[in-house]
Amino acid sequence: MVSSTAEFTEVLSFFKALSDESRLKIVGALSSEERSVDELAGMLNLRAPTVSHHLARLKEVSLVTMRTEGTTHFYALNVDAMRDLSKRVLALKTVENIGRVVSEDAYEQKILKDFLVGERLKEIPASRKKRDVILRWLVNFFEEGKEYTEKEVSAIIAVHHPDFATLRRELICAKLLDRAKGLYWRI
Amino acid sequence: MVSSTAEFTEVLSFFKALSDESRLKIVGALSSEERSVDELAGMLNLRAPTVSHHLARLKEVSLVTMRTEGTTHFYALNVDAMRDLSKRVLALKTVENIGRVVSEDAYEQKILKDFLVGERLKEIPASRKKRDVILRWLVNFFEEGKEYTEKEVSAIIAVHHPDFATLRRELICAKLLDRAKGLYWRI
DNA sequence: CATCTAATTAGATGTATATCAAATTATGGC
DNA sequence: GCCATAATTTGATATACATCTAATTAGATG
Repeated sequence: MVSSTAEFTEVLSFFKALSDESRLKIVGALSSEERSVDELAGMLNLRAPTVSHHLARLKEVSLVTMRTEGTTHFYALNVDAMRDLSKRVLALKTVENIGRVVSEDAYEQKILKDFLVGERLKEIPASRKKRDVILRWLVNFFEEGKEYTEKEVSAIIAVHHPDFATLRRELICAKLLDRAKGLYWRI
Repeated sequence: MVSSTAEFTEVLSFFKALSDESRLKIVGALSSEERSVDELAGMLNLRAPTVSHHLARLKEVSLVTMRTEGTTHFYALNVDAMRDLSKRVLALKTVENIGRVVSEDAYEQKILKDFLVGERLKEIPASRKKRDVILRWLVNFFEEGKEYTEKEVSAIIAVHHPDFATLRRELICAKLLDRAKGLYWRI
């Protein structure tokens, strides 16, 4: 089991390696046969150091291998690595794992930081998404399994914001609180 | 039948689109559900314009779609396009096609070498294929967005070959130059 | 050993682009 | 119609890196 972030950097390196015109051409040129640096430079109309640089980058991610013959270096496409990497990188599961790297938590933290001063709500967010974050925070001030009168609910909310009526209604609407016969409870 | 070079640029764009840390994270974040620009900005700890920019790039290559709700724009991963592109990129045939792009390039180099002495054209190639290579080289002596009189066009061509009339007509025919009311410009 | 060639490394330069702040556009609520 | 919010556009800046030349390394050859 590889960590999500390790997988992320691997996938990113793969894309970076192939996201350059010259490198992609090199990979194409090597798909049929191994070639020397000089030969590739001729085909791509680039100087040798440039090609050398690109080959080094491709080698870093194991996409090519090198074989020395005298002073000549023959590079070949690592077909197995190519197939393995692309298969793994392009798998849907991988994309989902990347999602894990980006924590939703970060977003919620930011909202709370933006709208709270201590435990006091500066204002009620206008956007539904942000309001939901605040409401999920707010509902934590109610014990699970306990029933409250409307007066108690309002009092608890009022600690955090004067407009308890709106917030009480929103909590119901967001299905975080439920109500029957004048009594409220957490869902 | 798609041309090799068209396929090449498509594959390259795909890799370029995913070769940035932020964009890769965005794709990951969208793998589970659609999200607003603001939300993504919060999750990635970036400003909204930056995220907007990245989403535009992802949209260019059809990797995401957008849905408007009030002033909020919800972006979603285009799973079909993602799978489609991945499958194609994965195919071995694609890599081989890329190889063909390189040879085409090399081919063009050879033509130019064969028909040019310095910047002077030895003769106008008889075969269409070779003539096209020469014409694409020739049109580079015209600035993009600038308009030329017929006299100017002829003068520029004459620097490279005496038969400017034929070449001027060929440039129009190859849709490399366009003309109206006696003025010429690059397409 | 001197020299030639192939490749790499080092250093310089230019271009592409990721990012942000400020300005602008678009929409919804009052 | 005015204000607030979300998004985009614009313009500026800064960083990454593709490419080149020059210098260096390493093997082959006379």
